[in-house]
Amino acid sequence: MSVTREKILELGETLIRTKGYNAFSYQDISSELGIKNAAVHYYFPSKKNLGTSIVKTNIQRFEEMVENMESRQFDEWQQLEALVKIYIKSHREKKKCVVGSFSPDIKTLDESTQKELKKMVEMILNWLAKLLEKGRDRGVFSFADSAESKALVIFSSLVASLQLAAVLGKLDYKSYSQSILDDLKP
Amino acid sequence: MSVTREKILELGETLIRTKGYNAFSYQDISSELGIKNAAVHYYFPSKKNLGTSIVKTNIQRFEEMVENMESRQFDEWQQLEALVKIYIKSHREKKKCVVGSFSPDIKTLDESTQKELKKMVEMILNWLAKLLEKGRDRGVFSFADSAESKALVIFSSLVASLQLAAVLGKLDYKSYSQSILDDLKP
DNA sequence: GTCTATATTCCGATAGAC
DNA sequence: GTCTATCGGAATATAGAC
Repeated sequence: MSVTREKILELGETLIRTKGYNAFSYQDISSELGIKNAAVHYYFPSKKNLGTSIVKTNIQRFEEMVENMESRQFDEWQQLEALVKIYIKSHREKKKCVVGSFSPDIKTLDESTQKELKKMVEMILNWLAKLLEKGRDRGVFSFADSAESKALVIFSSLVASLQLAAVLGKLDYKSYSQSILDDLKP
Repeated sequence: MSVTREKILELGETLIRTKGYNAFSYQDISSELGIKNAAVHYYFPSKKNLGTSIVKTNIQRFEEMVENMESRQFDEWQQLEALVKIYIKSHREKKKCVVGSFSPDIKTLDESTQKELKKMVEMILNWLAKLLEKGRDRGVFSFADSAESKALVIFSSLVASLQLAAVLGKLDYKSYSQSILDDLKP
């Protein structure tokens, strides 16, 4: 795959995760990469294409992470911590997550982007619910609700915390994310 | 205060909570209200003014709600339920909340809008943390973390759940919000 | 693959009449 | 207060040369 294409994908994701989908333009990308507007359109004919491709890339990244954790036989705590670490890293880089960046704009997105985003959220929630269920069965997690509800609460907390952190400016993210984990201890 | 001004404020808020700040235009407002572009600019010279005014209105609304609950001597559970009910209503109306709508776009907002939004988030979190603390002291709430952490987890869950609900299309919001409350039961 | 050049549309905003 | 008319600018997108 083309290097320029990859750079556009990466920068596009960064822009969406810092400014938002409806706030960034192809000019932002071309000027930053030192190329012209038309070159960006060569790889991604429309902004919709770019948006959808970015979500698809993230789906793939998530799938690879899950496969990787399974092959390395991560236990339930290690897997959950891996998810939380993604958010700690995002916070350190002053970025929101892909889901939290696209979600508020969902109504304004292309149909295919909406579809992929939905797929991504369902994928994460299903994986998380199963993980919580397994962990509870093995006695390493403790929680009262259904695994599906708990997965939704945990994921929501992670998504919105990055948004609130950006608003508040300062937030002790480490101890906040730790409290989410502590909450599951038996 | 002018009726038109109030209508613009109300519709502006709805547009922000459905499409997002950077996706709606003054045309959306003028066409819907049957007035002209210039009329909207008469009340709110710039989009920044409108954005800031909408946040300020919501701050005022929140303050009035808190005062009202105090004068009616709501107990801790009633107050928490009142907050949750706002989110249940938002979900029913297929809207996000003001905080969740502005937050992802924070970087692109006018400085005064950013300031007001920060004020609003701090206000809600402080109120919620104090409420949780009081409730725990009185033995009606039970949770392990600090009240500040718990307030952040609960508020984040509410904010992001509206965003995820919009992405997923269908979500049992009643039982979800109930699980947030159940989690606090002694 | 990247460029120049341009088409089109829309947006935020303002001047000035009524 | 609301209108008509319009400006300047920016954004998405395309045609065609190199």
